[in-house]
Amino acid sequence: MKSNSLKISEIFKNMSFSEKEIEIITSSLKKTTLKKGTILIKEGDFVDNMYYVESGCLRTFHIDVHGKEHTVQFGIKDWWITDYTAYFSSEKAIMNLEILQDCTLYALSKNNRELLYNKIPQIHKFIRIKLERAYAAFQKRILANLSQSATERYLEFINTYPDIEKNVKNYHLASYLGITTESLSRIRKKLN
Amino acid sequence: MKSNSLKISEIFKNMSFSEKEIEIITSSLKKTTLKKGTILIKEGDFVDNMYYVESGCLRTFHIDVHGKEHTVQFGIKDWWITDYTAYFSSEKAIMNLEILQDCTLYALSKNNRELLYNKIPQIHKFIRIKLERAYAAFQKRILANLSQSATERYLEFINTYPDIEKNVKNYHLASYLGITTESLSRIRKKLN
DNA sequence: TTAATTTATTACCATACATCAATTTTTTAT
DNA sequence: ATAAAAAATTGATGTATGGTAATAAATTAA
Repeated sequence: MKSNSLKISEIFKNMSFSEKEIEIITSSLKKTTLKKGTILIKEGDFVDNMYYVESGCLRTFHIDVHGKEHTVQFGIKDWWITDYTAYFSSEKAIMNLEILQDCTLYALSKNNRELLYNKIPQIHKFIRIKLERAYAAFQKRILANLSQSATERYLEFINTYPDIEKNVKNYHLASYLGITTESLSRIRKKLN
Repeated sequence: MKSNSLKISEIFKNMSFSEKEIEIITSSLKKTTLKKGTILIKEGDFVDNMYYVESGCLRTFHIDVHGKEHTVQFGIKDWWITDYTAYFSSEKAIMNLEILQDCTLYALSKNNRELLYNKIPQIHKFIRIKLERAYAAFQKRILANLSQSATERYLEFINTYPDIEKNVKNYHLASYLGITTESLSRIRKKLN
């Protein structure tokens, strides 16, 4: 229990909770470990959980009408990830969530999230701030996609997320940057 | 005062407030009317307000290193708009906010937002849900940019936001879709 | 209403990135 | 350790969209 409380303080950084609150939080979060290659959410699923990443690497991706994959988000230590659109709106997932490197995750279900909001109102603010940041990050990415060349986007990516590149396949990254693996290969070659 | 209360109920749809709460909200929102062409936020500004759009049309856009404009968001009736990144993080704006058609807006300052959160906690949830939706919309746009051709993006846009196209210049829309005005012109020609 | 200015269109050519196919390298499984 | 499978690289060629410039249309101002 002590060790679990420590994790909680890591997940909810900069917040202080009473003993009782920590217990509530602990029992709302379900720890799971998952093997590389696992598909945790599949298109069409109902999505009941968002996941805090303690360790490992994963991604959400969408398969378009031509069968091409598009990586929407990567997740590494300390990030929250899920198909947010499905999670928030209670619609079926349009995304897949794939484990890229063995993961330890903490799952927070919709019910438990509501429960936390009600029992520990300060969490409301915590999640809101997380969302605000995610929103800002998305906005930045839209701008990058609109204004930068593939090479510029690649450089910015490896600069911003140096820990991710090592853990993902070439084509995971390419499909995040909006180019083909071949193009990414050529970009890398040119940069050497 | 009565007419103002009506507005409030429009802004905070599906929420019910006491007389006193309505008074608090009314005094937190500042109504302004602005003429077409006005630049309400300029790159480098500190951003103290987010704006609810009662009427009119506006956009946020970024100017990249090559001097090219990129429209990040349009705003029409019933939307909230600002440079969210600057507003949330208290950093200088990287965006400009431009009035495209005469607008009536309600400004909510950061201080007043905090005040509302504290005095009327249910607003917390209201804003959170707004953010969740905005987040989902952004995600959808990233996917569209990754997986669709310019023509497909154009068609989806005019389908999703039929009211916006009429109010904006060709190059506003082009810079939103990530193409040049010339390309948009050609796309439209082909579609006829 | 006319002139001035802004915006949209069109043509021609350039380029970034895609596609296809073959080959090499790396990873995984036995 | 070796074979099999998956991933990455490379070359040749195609295509969507960009850039430039000239013209036409629409909007604004006088």
